[in-house]
Amino acid sequence: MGKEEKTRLGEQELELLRFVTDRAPVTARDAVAEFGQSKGLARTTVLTMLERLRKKGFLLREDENPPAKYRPAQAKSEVIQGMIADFVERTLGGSPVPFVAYLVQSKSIKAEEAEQLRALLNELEREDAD
Amino acid sequence: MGKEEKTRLGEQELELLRFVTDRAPVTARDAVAEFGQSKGLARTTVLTMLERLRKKGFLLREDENPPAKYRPAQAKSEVIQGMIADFVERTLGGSPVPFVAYLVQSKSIKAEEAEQLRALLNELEREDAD
DNA sequence: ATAGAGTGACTACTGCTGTAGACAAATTGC
DNA sequence: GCAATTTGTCTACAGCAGTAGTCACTCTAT
Repeated sequence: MGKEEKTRLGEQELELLRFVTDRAPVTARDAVAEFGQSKGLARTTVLTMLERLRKKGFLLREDENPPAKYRPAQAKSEVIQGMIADFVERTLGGSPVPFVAYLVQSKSIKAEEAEQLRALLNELEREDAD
Repeated sequence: MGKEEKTRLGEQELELLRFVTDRAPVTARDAVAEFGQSKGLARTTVLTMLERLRKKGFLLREDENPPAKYRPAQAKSEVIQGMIADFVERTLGGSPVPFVAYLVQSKSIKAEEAEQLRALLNELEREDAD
C-alpha cells in the first residue's frame, strides 16, 4: 500500500473510500445521492473528494463512457487491513495488545473471533516450538 | 473522552501525546530534547504542539514553578482506549472482525505479545463462564 | 432548435496540522 | 552587575482536508 504510506486520508475521505469500496462500482451521482446526502454534503464536495481519492491512488475511475464509475484501487480487505496496520503502527507503537485489550474490555469480541484468536496463538506456539 | 470527540489529533500530535503519556511528568525541555530531537524537530515546533495539546485538553500543565511539567489529562489506558474506540467506530464501522482478520493474516505477533493475548482471552473465557 | 438535466473541471475559502523564528522575562553562573 | 541560558509566548507560513459555487460541455426531451 505504497500510496497510503505517502498520503494520509482525512475522516471524510476515509468514509467515502469505504462507501465506494462497499458499493463498487459507483458513479459520482451515486456517491452524491447516497453518501453525500446522508452527510448533508454539497454535490461538488463529494466530487472533489472523489477526485482527490483518485489522485491519491485510492480510487480508480473507468471513464470511457460517461458517467464515470469509481472503484477502489485495492480489494476491500486490503484497504481495511492497510488502515489497521497503519493505525496499529502509528497509534499503538506496533503492538496489537492494547487493541485486543480494548475489544475484550468493551465486550465486542464474540465467541467466533475469540476462537480465531486462540487458533492463531496455538499456531504461533507450534511454530515457535519448531 | 469528550474533548477528543471534538478535535482530531494529527500524527505528530498523537506521538507527542503518547510520549508524554509514557513519561509523565515531562518538562518542555525533556520533550524537546528527547521527542523533538529524535524526530529532528525544532524547539518551537515541540513547544507549539505541547501548547496545542494542552489547549485541546489532552495535556495538563503544572506551572506553579518553572519549568512547567506536562502530563496527560487522562490515564494512559484511557488515552489509548479512546483512540482505539475512535478508530474502530470510524474506520471499521464498529466491527472487530476486520481487526481479528488482520491479526490472523499479519503473522507479526511477538512471543511476549502472544502471551499477553492469551491472558486476555483467558480472562474473556472466565467472564463468559460466569 | 432549445431548454433542462447531467457531468466533470476549475477555482476558492476556512481551519487545522506541522513547522519554526523572534522576542521578552526569569534564572543561573561567574 | 552582567552575560549566558532557559523558559514560555507570539507570530507566521505552507500544505492539506473539508467545503462548495461556477462554468462549460454533453445528452435528452420537446
